[in-house]
Amino acid sequence: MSTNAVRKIPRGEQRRKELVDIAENIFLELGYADTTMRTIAERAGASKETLYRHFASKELLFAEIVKRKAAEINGPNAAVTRGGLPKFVLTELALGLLHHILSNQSTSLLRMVVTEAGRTQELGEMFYRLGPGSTVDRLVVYLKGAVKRGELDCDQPLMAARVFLGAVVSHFHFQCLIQAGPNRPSERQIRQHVQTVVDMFLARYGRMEGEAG
Amino acid sequence: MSTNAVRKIPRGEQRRKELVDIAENIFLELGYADTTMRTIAERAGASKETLYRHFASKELLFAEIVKRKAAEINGPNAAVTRGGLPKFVLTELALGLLHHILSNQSTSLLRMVVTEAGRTQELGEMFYRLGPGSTVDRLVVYLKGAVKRGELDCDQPLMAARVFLGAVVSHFHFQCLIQAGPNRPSERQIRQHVQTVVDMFLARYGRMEGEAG
DNA sequence: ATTTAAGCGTACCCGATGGTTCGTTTAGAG
DNA sequence: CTCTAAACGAACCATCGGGTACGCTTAAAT
Repeated sequence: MSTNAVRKIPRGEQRRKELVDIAENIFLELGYADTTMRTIAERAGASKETLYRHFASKELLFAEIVKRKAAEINGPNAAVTRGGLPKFVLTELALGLLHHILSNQSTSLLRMVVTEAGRTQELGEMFYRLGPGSTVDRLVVYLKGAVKRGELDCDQPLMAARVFLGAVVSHFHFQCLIQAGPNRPSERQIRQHVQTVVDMFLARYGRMEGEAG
Repeated sequence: MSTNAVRKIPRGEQRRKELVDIAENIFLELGYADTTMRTIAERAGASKETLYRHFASKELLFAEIVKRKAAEINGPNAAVTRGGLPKFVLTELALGLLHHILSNQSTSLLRMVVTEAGRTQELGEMFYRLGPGSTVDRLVVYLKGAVKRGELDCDQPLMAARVFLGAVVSHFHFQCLIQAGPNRPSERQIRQHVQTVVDMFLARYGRMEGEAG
């Protein structure tokens, strides 16, 4: 370990960022309740005073982390933003989402948000807006575009988007959250699931042009 | 208040049941973390010792409550068990589920299960098996029957069932859990959502016999 | 009526946690 | 080099919560 002996301890913003990073890991690892400010400080080689100088409370620290992480769900949105034929775009989006959601980090974060949302109103709102909500929004935009281009036939894009995303995500999401069933579905299962959902969606909203698969 | 002055305190099984009932209410009201054994005892007019005589620990007490409540989600399954044409059965099931899920109790319970599932493995499993899992099972049975009767065309009933239920439940479930958005969608919204999902499902798996609505 | 197990109430133990304080050390700007 | 704000570390506070112990009371079985 090279940083052991004589590490210069950074100040200000830099130290702050270090602290958030470390806190994030610990929160994700242990969950909200089992993460103590002491642990965070210790693992950062910091004193509690420093920690509290940067973050007024555990809650606020956590909120900051949620803000950072929530947006990560938007990675998989790339496909939607890039555009393309519905079948392709929807499949890509679905696969991306599932992979993200099935990660331990994502599950752990969501679990914490759910827990804390019971106590503090705003946290859940924020999480939704920055994360899942924006995915819905983007999908809606895409759907509208596809309708205009005559690729889809759908008069209620918002509802369609919600239903689609729900169908994609729900089952696995749920299983992960409550730790029921095989925690890691196989790649094959995932693909099958996605295909099922996309087929269903297109059966309803697609404009049939031969079932070329 | 009539029970105030000279209430006879029941013993054994009866007292136990009282305790569980009261504990249930408090858990649902305050959430797991904020519910203390002391509170439960106090509100039951009991002593902590009695409480602990009946339940070895907070965890076990909670587990017992989860067991009782999880099964309640099966009420809406009535429609499925009774049978009927897919469009009707699916709609009934979906409406029933949503109404159940949107109740405060259900949300609160699920939130607790999610939280505790992070710590104790079995709890989530149990909840799933007794609750949502059995709904899936019953739907699968129904779907198979409907296929046999030629009312549906579906070769992967399990996946179809999961997707259907996910699509029905996911969006609202999520919003409730993290307290985002309008906590109580209107009856109209619910019906519209259900209709959308059912239509989508039947577009894919139904055997078209004219779109008689 | 007697007896016994169950219940009550209260005090207590123990460990943990969020948060504070303070005297000392050190990074880094001027 | 000096000086200050930031960081350290360690002790400290108050509180709380799960769980136990004990002596007294009472429901209800015999």
